[in-house]
Amino acid sequence: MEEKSISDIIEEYLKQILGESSQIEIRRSEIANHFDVVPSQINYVIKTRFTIQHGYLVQSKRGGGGYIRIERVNLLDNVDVLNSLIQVIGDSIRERDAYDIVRTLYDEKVVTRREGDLMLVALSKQTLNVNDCNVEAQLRARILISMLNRLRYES
Amino acid sequence: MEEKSISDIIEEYLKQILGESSQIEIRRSEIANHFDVVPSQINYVIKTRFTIQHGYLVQSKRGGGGYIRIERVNLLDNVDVLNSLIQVIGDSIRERDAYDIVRTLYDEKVVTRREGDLMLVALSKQTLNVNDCNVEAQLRARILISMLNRLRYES
DNA sequence: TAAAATTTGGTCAAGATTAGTCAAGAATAA
DNA sequence: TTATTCTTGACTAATCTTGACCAAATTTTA
Repeated sequence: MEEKSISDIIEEYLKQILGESSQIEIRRSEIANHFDVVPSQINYVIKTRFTIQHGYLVQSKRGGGGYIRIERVNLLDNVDVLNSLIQVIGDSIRERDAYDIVRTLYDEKVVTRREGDLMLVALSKQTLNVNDCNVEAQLRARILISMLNRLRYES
Repeated sequence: MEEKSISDIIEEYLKQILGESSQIEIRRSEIANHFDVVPSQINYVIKTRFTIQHGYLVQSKRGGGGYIRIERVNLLDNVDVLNSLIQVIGDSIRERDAYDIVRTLYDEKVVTRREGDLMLVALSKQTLNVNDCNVEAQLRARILISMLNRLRYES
C-alpha cells in the first residue's frame, strides 16, 4: 500500500499507458533510464507481470530500431489466445500461475469475484493437499482446464 | 484475563486500523519493531486471531516491497446450513452425492447456476481422474468443503 | 558484398530483502 | 500439576535488484 517496489511502479506505469491504447511499444533502455534501473529489470517486470496468464502478449526485436511490444488480450474471447493459454498450462501448473490466470479472468470481468474465489480455493495447494507436488500440479491443470472450457462454452 | 499479552495488544492495534479502512497492508518487520517482538510473532497473531472463522482474509508477498494484507469480510448467516453440509461430507464423498449437494445449494439459491456449474466440473470424476477411488472421494471432499467455506462470507 | 562495429534486447546467477515454518522453552490458565 | 497459549529464534522460501555476459538485428566500413 505504501512502499511499492520499483518493479510495481514500472508495472503500473506500463499498464497506465496500456490503458490508452491496447498495445504499446517501448524501448527497454529508455524505460530503464526513466526509472533509473538496469535494463534487465524491465525484462523482470515483463516476465513476472505481463505473461499470457496475466492477459498480455509480448514480442520484441533486437538491434537498431529494436523494441518491446506489449499487447493486452482477452483470454477467452480469442480462440488462439485460449489455446496458447491452455498450452502454457499443459498438463501441470503451479498454484501461483493458476492464481494469475483466475485473477485475469476476474479483471476482465469474465467471472465474478465469488466465481473466481470458488475457482481459487479448488486450485489451492492447501485444498488439493497431495503429497507428490507433480501429481498436485497435474491435478490442478485438469481442474483449471475443465473450468476454462466450461466458461468458454457459456460465452 | 487481567494481564493482556503482547499478542492481544498487537491484535487490538491491527483491528483499530481495520476499523478505519476494511483492508490494511502492513510490513511485518515494522509491526514487530513497533512492539519490540520478533517478526514471527506477527504470524502467530494473524494465525490465531485473523482467520476466516473470525471474518478476515489474509494475503502476503515476500521479497522487496513485501507485505501482509488483512481484509475484513462480512460473514453470512446461512453458516449453519454450510456447517451441517460440511459434517455430512466428512472426509470423503462420491460424485453423485457431491452433485446432490451442489444441486441443493442451487435450489436454495445459495449459489447461482454458473457458480454451481463451476463447482460441478471441479468435482467430477472425469476432471479429478484419480486411479484410487478412495483417494478421489477424499480429494472431492476437500475441494467441496473448501468451496463451502468460501461461501461463508460475502464479497 | 562481406566483415566489422554498433545498437538493441535476453539470460542467468548472485546478493539483498522480505515473509513463513517449526519447534523448543516460557508463561499462563485450569 | 497439567494443559494450553505465548514468545523466541534458527532455518526456509519467495521476490526483487543488479550486473556480467550472450544473442540478434542493423548500420558502417573495407
